[in-house]
Amino acid sequence: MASIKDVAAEAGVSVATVSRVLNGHPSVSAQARTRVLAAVAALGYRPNAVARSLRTDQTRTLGLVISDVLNPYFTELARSVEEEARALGYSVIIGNADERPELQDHHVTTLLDRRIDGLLVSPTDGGSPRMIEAARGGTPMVFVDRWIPGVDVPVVRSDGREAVRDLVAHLHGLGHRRLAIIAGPAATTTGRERVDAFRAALGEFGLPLPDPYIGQGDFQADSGRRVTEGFLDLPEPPEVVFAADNLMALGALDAVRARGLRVPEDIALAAFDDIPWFVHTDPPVTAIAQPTGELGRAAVRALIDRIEGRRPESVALPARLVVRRSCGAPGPASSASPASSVRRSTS
Amino acid sequence: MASIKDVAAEAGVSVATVSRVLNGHPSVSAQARTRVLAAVAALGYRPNAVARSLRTDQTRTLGLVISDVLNPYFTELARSVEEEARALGYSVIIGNADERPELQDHHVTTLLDRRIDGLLVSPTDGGSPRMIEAARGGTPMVFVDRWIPGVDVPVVRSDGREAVRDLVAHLHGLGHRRLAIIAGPAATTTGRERVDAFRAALGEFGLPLPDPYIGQGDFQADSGRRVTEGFLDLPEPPEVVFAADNLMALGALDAVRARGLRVPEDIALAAFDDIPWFVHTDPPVTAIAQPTGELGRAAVRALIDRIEGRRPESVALPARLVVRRSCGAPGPASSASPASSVRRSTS
DNA sequence: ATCCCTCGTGTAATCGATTCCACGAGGAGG
DNA sequence: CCTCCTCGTGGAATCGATTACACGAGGGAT
Repeated sequence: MASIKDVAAEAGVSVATVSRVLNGHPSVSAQARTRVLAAVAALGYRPNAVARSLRTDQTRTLGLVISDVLNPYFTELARSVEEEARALGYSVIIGNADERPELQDHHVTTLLDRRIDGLLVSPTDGGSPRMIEAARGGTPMVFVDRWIPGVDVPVVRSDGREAVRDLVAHLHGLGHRRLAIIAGPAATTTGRERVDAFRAALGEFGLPLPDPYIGQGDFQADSGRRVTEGFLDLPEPPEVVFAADNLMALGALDAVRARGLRVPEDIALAAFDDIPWFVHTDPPVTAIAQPTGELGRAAVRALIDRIEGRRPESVALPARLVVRRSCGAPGPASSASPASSVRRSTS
Repeated sequence: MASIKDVAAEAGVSVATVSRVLNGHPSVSAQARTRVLAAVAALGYRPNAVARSLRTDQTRTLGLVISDVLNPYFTELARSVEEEARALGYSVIIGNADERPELQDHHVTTLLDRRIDGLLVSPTDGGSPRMIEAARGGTPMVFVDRWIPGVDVPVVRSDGREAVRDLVAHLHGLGHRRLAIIAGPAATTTGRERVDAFRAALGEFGLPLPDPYIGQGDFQADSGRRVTEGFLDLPEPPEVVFAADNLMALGALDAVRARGLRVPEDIALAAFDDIPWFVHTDPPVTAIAQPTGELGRAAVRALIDRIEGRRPESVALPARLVVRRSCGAPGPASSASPASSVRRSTS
């Protein structure tokens, strides 16, 4: 592959001049510029990004470590992150942690080894030593969705408190009194916060949240299945199950169906995170929608602010309730366009 | 950040010795090794992958350019690719083309600029100049899922011909005679092949595939919606719609529902690509399942073979039909576990 | 005792860019 | 006419690693 030296030789100038032309440096004669450009075209030359990075000490690359790519929420997040980054002249390398702390650490390490300019993380756990060290180590960093308390890193997330309150009001209005939740891992902020918000909202309506109604999940479908089975085996099963993410809702749906029960007649279901498929499940699932795309874009902007030496503030964008039929509400009349109440993937 | 020089100074040896220790070179005394290792630990030193790549001319990184991350099929593919690559000591950088040729070219270019060791591509189009040039340019390359005819690059894909035949047999057995297809872009191999396979299978059963029953989609949900509306507006609408990917099936579902019609009573639906959500849609969707994980792993192995100078063969793995209720079949008894007939995401 | 190998180590070249500094040519000003 | 600037240019250092080569010490064979 042609290098800058080949171009210099072909154009009959020094490598310094070639570099200047390529980087738009002003003091290059028109004649030299023309010849360099011609040589570049003739050789099909493209600068070696590796060499350039070594010299300039910047890669124009962002790392994104997410908890689980198979989760449509994170897929969409990743997509919007890449989009915004590209618009601002950066590339993105994605590391998928699969909700496994050691895999997360592996990715953080490889990303740092590659000298990415900044790191966007949605931590899988409460803060591994590796992660803390990275945060303190001076790499520009921003947390997105989930965060680790006690580290001085800006957070871009969505605030679901209000929407959860709306959900509980909706459920209460429908006459439901025994509400259960499939929680995310206690090690994650989103795992804890959603339970807290749920409990607080229940409190407002004078409803309890007994321990047996708090099932411990791990944000994966299987755990939703398992926890839901546990709920159904209770002497007094809940009337509603609220899954703290969309995958566990899928698992819950599996479990309910496997028992030959129906949603919402036998048990109601709601989920945190809205996805296009929820419109078409049987029944359509009531969910709390996060402004995912906005979150991703804001996170990138915050990270680039950090990289460029500014000190961005944390951001919390409100989530909102999208009512469908899985809790027993009539929902939007099914003869009208039911699709109007849901976000579609921005294709 | 500490460099190899700092380590050398700390350990009281030369950088050459440090390098040798780090790379497991045999001729280093035990004493020197110990001191280097101690210095590495003391400084928290990690080799700079950028510098290393420049010198060794290899990045131990693979590029993966896929057509659309938001498509669960490709998400799963990307996931299995990364997994296998990691197991073999490589990292993966994903480029999402969003079904846009110019975006695909952008990613190919950036990836090549970064001097990735090999490129895995699922081309969005029939072969842009950029792509052809990359293939000829000596970069080890493998096509996955889709490919470009006429370039000498191994292909790892799934063969759906047999499964499509099974589907048509299934539909024919159910009494359906007017079958339509929402095709993918003619510029893609999968776009064409699925139509061809469908037409051939129909032929075996003496069924026609009239032009109005071939709708032109682009693998995105919106096009599925649009095409389905067209079908429904036909003087004689089809009895079955076969969507060439899962997103267009989602769009079809949207369109049918927006008309207040029901699947399968008013119109049947089947899709190419199976995804976990198809179990829980209303109704569960009959689909052709590709061995996605296997595809991703095989593609990585083929690419690494190429990188290491071997000449891997193309691979075609069979897809298979998964019958559910969207075509009117009774399907597996709904009181039994309906989940047993479908793949789940391997969490 | 001499010679030769092997082993451990260091010096320095190298990868492909960027960029500081020096230098010569040419124009402007005194 | 001389001096001083500016402008365009090239030489060479540099980033952080790897690795060819040279070299000295030590051990075994003769």
